[in-house]
Amino acid sequence: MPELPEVEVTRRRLVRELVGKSIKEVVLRVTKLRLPVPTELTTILPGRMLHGIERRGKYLLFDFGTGWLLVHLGMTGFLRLLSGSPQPGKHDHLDIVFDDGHLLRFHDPRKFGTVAWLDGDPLQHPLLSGIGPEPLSEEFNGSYLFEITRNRTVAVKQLIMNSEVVAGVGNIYANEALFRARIRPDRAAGTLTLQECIELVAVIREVLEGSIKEGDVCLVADETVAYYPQIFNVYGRGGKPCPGCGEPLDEIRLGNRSTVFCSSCQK
DNA sequence: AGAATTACCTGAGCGC
DNA sequence: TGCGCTCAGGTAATTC
Repeated sequence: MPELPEVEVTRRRLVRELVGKSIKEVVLRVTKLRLPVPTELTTILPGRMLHGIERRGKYLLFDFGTGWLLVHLGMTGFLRLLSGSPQPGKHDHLDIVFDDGHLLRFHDPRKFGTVAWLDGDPLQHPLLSGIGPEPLSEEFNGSYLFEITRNRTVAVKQLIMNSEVVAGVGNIYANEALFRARIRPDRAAGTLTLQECIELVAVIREVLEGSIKEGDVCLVADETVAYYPQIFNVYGRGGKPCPGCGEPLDEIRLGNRSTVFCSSCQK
């Protein structure tokens, strides 16, 4: 599933290949995603030049000067960069054809993704206006996390997955960061000390940056924009030995999300 | 306000 | 082979 690192690596590759190019044609096959895809895209986009691509959390923001194309990959979505006009497959919902022959194809079996057109300041849009600080920015630091967790009873894992608290930390990285910080995911957020908040922020940054680097390396050898192999300490390893102490990892559900941790290493 | 729950969607995996 | 079931989960909306 695309998490923040995959989205960032996708962004970097698309910046290299597409910025400065203009759109020739848009083919919209399926509009029924989590939010309806505006059919006006097929008339709004042709002729416009792509000025740049930004990212906010897991949202990609394509800058067309006087408007922005917003893309969220949901759980199963991905963008493929192709050339020519290859036959679309099942779940290939949207094609954006550039005038240099490139084709950006949005594919999403589960249709949890989002494609929208934003006029004006994209950060004022309801989908983005309530999002918390970027996890890789200075704004997300130990003091911030300490303050925002005070008197909160919710489990710390659910708190760091809350996009109002910090942008783009999904289930995989939440599990992974808490393991590295040696903090139990079901601890009430308000019980975290300042030291623990400092440590948790540091490991969140570490795991995200590590995956971004790994993804950049994979991209060199990969012509398509897709996922890249990753190895996790805890995610998907419930019942298997803890990489730290060898004890079996616990698997519980928090907020209906699969949560894996080591009850002997994480306190 | 904060916490908990539900809706959205389909492929994969499983038992029978 | 195929049916029915459960699970996966980001985010917004809804309820408590």
